[in-house]
Amino acid sequence: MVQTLAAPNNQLLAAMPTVEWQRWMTEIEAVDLVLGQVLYEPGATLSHVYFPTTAIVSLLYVLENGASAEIAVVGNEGLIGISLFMGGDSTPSRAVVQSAGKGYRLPAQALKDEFNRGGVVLHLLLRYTQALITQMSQTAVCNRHHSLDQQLCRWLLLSLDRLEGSELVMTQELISNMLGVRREGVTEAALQLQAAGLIRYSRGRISVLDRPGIERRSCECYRVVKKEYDRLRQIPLEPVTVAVT
Amino acid sequence: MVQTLAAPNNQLLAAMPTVEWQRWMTEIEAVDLVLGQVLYEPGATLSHVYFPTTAIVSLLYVLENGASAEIAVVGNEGLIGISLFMGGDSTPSRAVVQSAGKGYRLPAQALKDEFNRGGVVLHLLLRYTQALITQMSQTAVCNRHHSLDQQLCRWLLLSLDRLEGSELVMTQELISNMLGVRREGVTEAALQLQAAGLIRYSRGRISVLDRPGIERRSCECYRVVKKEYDRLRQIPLEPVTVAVT
DNA sequence: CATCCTATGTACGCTACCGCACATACAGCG
DNA sequence: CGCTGTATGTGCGGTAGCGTACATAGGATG
Repeated sequence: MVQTLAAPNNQLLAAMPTVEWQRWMTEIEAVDLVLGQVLYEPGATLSHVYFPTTAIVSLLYVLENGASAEIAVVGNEGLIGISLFMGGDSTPSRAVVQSAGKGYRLPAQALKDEFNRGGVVLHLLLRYTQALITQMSQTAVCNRHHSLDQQLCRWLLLSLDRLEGSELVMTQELISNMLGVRREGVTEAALQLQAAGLIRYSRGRISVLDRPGIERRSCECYRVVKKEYDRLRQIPLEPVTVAVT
Repeated sequence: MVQTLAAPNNQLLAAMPTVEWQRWMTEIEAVDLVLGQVLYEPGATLSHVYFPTTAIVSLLYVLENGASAEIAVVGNEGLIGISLFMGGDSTPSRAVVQSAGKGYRLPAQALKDEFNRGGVVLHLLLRYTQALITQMSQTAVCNRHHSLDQQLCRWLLLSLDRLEGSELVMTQELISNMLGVRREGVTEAALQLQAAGLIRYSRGRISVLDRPGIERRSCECYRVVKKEYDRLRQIPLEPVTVAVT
């Protein structure tokens, strides 16, 4: 069942059954996702869904006064554009490429069609959506209760999990936008991590030297989300029960 | 299509087509939801889904250290137990009755069966889920950027929308748990609202005297969520496209 | 090599909220 | 009517993060 023709290293695509995957083959398209690229704006109806492979995308919320906060991160474990199959077509949030890389995109209609077939793909996408919901919820609680240092660690770990290697290209300014804090706050927190020998920082490049150390400094939020993603991934997809109404 | 036999005043039930509704008639059951009742615990597989009519339920997240925060509120516009059809069966959060009242409950399997039929009900539930996601996202941002006063106003409005009348039974202690702040903080904020003539407070009873005034004090988060719920409610449900794979 | 731009570091007063400790006060009950 | 428990009000020191202003410093570019 988990058979791949072109072995895309996006987990959702990889988990698609052969038949369904073949239906997409002609429509799916490899794309480069460049840093800062906006995949969708609040309220805009999406023309495509994106499946990152090496890129990372942030779901970001921008307030009226310009302040922002990240709601969730999406990497090769997921897709951008759940509102298409959830039925709303748009969301009030924005999707921005946080780390450049590659991915695939598929026309919105192709996704909807496949989803409406009601088979394995439907369950696969919904299961992922639930994982995303968990991440959003946890972000809400984390914003309420945890310190900037803890949140920075959580954020680093979430990003690391979606990248190869242990270096991420990211200015403190950008991180502060994601976390919804002052840039200076990120500077201070990063300095502490550096002083503790956990990371090395230089002009938009962060090397994580001691990942276990970061995990220890992070709040529980990272662990909870990770665990839930893993749990959901392992649940077998429901057998297809199609009934004509 | 929006035909009701027993006219349940839960919006999701009310929006169900007659045929589907009839299938549930024998299994659905009216229940009293008492203050503080826990509808599900983190990680527990749900036996039923709940459709509040006059009750309000909080989706609450409790941290390891006992601190808590509300992720979303559910009233007669929604249901408790989306993880059942999303495929995860459980979530890391907890559902607690925040305001006593009535509702319906349906065995988990009946919901799953209907969902898997892939008809209007599927789209109805998913559309609601997207609204819920919006509320969660907005909560995350609100937690990050808005003051306690603004959040209290938002919270009051969300609750009011789900109640008849303008009085809510709720101690400051409970509100503080929902908002994830100190009880004293709620006291101070409530005193200000009272001094401004917007509410009247007495031992667990809040009367909202000037709703427009509260709306003016609230952050944009309330409006955004409200607007998105309304928008989603109005989208026509997708035509049923059942295809046998 | 000098310049400029962007990224990072530092400092300082300010505010919202926390944690804690206690004071009041309503409401039901014996 | 007094007791008691829960709900609310108040005060105070502590602190994390904000807003602002400015200092440094790597790296690209001429």
